[in-house]
Amino acid sequence: MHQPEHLKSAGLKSTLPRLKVLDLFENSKERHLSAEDVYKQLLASGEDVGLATVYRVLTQFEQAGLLVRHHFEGGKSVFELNKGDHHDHIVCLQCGHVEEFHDPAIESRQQKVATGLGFAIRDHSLHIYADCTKKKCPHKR
Amino acid sequence: MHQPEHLKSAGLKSTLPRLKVLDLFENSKERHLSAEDVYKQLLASGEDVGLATVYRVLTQFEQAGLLVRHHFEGGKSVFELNKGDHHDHIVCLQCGHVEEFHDPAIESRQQKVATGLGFAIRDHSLHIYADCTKKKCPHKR
DNA sequence: ATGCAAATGATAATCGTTCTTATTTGCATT
DNA sequence: AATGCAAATAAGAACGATTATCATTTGCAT
Repeated sequence: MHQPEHLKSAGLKSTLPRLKVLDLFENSKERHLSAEDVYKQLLASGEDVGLATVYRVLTQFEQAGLLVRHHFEGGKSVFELNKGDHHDHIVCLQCGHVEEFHDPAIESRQQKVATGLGFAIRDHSLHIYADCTKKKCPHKR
Repeated sequence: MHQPEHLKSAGLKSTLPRLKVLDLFENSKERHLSAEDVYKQLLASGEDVGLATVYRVLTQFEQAGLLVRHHFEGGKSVFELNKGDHHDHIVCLQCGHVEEFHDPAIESRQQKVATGLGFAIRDHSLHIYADCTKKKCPHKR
C-alpha cells in the first residue's frame, strides 16, 4: 500500500474516498473513467461515497497531476491515470473502448503549423473516432 | 437570395427562423458560433426567435450537412458553415478566436496509425489550444 | 381562401457538473 | 487513548447547456 504517500506528496489528506477513487483507477479494467463511472463502480463495490465528492476528488487529482482529464464527444469528462507520457486517443464507435497512441511525426507537424500561424501551443487533443475492423469488436464493455 | 433553395434541397421547409440562422452564419464576422451566440445575435438584430428553435435548427442544419458541429473545451457545441473541406482548429486561449488549418502530413499519419491499430476512421478532431505570440492578441472578441 | 402537416415559442425537464452547508473525519497535540 | 480543529464529506440545491413537451402558428399545396 503506497497510495497514502501518493496523496501526501500531492498535498492531499489521505481520506477514505480519495483512497477508494485512486484504488479504482489503479485496478479498473478500463483506463478511462467518467465521474459517473467512478461513482457507480464505487457504489457497486459497496463503498458509500457521494457523487459530489467524486467530482471534487477527480478535479483535485487532476490538479495534483495524478489524473488527466479528456473531453471526448458527448460532453462528459473522462479521466485516466497520469503515466507522465502524452498520447492521443482512438475511440471505438462500437463499444466505446479507448485506445492510446503516440506519433512523433504528428506532434512535430503540429508544432510547425502552430508556430507558422503565430501561436504557442499550450495544450492539444487529437481524437479519432473509428470502427474496429475485426469481425467482432474485441473490446467488450 | 439563394437560401430557400439551400433549405429545399436539404429537405427543410423554408421558414423565417431557418433563413435568419443561415443568413447569420453567412454574414457573421466569426465563422464559429454557439447556439447562445446565434440566439443573442438574432435577438440583438431585433429578430424574435426562441432559443429552443435555435437549437433545433442548428441540429437540423448539421444533419442536413449545411453546418459542422465542433466540441471545443468548455463543453458547449460550436457550429460553422460546411465548406466541404476538412480542417482542424487552433483555439486562441486569450480571446477564443478559432483559426483553421489543414495539414496533409498529419492527416496521412492519422490514417496510418489507425489502420495499424485495426481501426477504420469515421471522424476525428484535432484541437490545438494556444497563446497568440504577437504582443497584442489581434483577435478581439 | 382553406386545410393540415410541419415548425415554432414558451416553458418544463434533463444531464452533467458545481455550490452550499451542516456534519463528520483525519490527524496533530495533549 | 482523549481532545480540538481545520479540512473533507454527503446530501441536496443550484447551475448552464441542451432536449422534450405541447399548444399555437406558419408554410405551402390544394
